[in-house]
Amino acid sequence: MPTVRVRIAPSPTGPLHIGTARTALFNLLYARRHGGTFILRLEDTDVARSTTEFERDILHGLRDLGIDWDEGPDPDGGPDRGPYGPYRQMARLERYAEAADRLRAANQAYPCYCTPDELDAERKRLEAARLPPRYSGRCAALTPEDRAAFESEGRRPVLRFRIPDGPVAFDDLVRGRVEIDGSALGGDLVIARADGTPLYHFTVVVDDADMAITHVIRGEDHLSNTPKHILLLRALGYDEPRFAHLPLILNPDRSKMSKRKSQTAVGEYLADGFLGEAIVNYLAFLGWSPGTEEEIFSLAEIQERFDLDAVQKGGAVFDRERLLWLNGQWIRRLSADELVDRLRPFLARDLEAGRIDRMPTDDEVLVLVPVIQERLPTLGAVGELIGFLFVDRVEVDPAVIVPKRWDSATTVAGLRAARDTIAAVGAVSYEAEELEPPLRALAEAKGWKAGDLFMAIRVATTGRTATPPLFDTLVALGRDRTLARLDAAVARLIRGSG
RNA sequence: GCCCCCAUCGUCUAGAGGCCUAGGACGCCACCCUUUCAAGGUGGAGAUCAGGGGUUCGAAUCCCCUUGGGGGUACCA
Repeated sequence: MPTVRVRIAPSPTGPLHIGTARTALFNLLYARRHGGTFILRLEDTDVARSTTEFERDILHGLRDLGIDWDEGPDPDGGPDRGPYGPYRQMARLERYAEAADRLRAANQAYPCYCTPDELDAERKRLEAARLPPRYSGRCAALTPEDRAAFESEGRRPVLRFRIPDGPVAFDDLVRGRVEIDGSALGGDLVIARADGTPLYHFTVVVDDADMAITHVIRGEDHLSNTPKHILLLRALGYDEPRFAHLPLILNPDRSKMSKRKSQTAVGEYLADGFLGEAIVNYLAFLGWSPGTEEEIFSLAEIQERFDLDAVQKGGAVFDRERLLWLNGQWIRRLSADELVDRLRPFLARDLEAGRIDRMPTDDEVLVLVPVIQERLPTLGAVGELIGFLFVDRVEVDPAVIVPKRWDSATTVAGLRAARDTIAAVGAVSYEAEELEPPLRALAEAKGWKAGDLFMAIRVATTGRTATPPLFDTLVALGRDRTLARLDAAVARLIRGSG
């Protein structure tokens, strides 16, 4: 048994898609589980839509997820890695030209002079007659004279591969035996454009053969295309790899996950503050399960258990809520230092966007970790959670600051009393344990519910009704700023009611 | 239209003939904890295993049909 070689072959015609990441992950998992090699190849023959920005997004996105390839392009623009390169199709044109020549020489492919308009008209006619669209084979038996005539008209031919009738079958590793008749494939297949650039079904076959791919693991959307690939493989004299078609990731309406209906760009999830670990964990469980009731798995742990026979056949709806939950689980598993590291770029972004007025130091964030770690659904939520600590002034809404059971006057009285109580706690002993008892005592003495007093203080000092624990928050804010914000809130209240 | 694939709680899934009066997780609802928000804990609602036929002593699990859903059907990938 040759060593396993699998690949992911993204097209840089868009940012890294969730579905591509999942397919890449399953390929990586399969390779690792079986001691194989994982290859990345760029399918950039759609020159009109391919960009280097997308290429970068895909390469970096995969790397950020921890999905690393053994052979393929370098994410930072260095030389390709691996002995089967080049790993981008536009650098492999001579390979396709060579294969195309062989097919032509063997009369397995022929030039077709039909124009796109003619083909389009033919397709429409078939459709109107309620017949399946299919190339007629009009150019299949042209004489050299016919060809010369077309050439003299200035027509440039595409290259078509002859699709024979008759069943084509293969044993899919997740679906079992699949059989499709050649007659259902739409007629002879265009494998190269008039300008000579090769088309997907052709390049994928040539590349997989050249790169000695043993297992083609890809999305179910390629299932019906597989017979074309097998026919091409045979015509070229190549061995057939094993095929495994993964279930699709779906929109909530159960159609194939798309940008229109779902957030599909991996980069956006990363930018929202989802951890690569959580995304990988989540993606692995879309279509696969270890068969146990454990839910939290690292990439390394999944690698030990993964196999294709446990892959689901039906599509899976992408559930952001569940990803969010998993993300929280992973955030809570981070060490304090690690969390600070990962939070830094998000705080920097908040600063840049003007949502905070200064960048907190690592130490400032570190002391907050115990109170924020379990409150972060995503890294991106950090500004929302503790941003008030790093702004010059907070907006206090008079309508929000007055507790439900209180009126404005009580609130003013409460905040003034709280201010004096807090001021009485010396700067040296300004700690959470020192603040709570006197404030509780104050509430008790005045006959207030402690919760009401605390809420008034919370809103006055942070501008929000939901914050980390109050006393930790006041300590993080510092004595001077706490007192100043209490004063400001009182002033605001008086102004608001007067 | 034609070809192909699929089908267990709203969602992700366990289940590979008797262990299933179908288990777990997310979400949802209570309650506990509690200064808010989370996190955590406990409990609950939620699936006649799409429907109908078979096979079998016995079917969510095997077979067939129906229905439903999806994918493919380009000089896109």
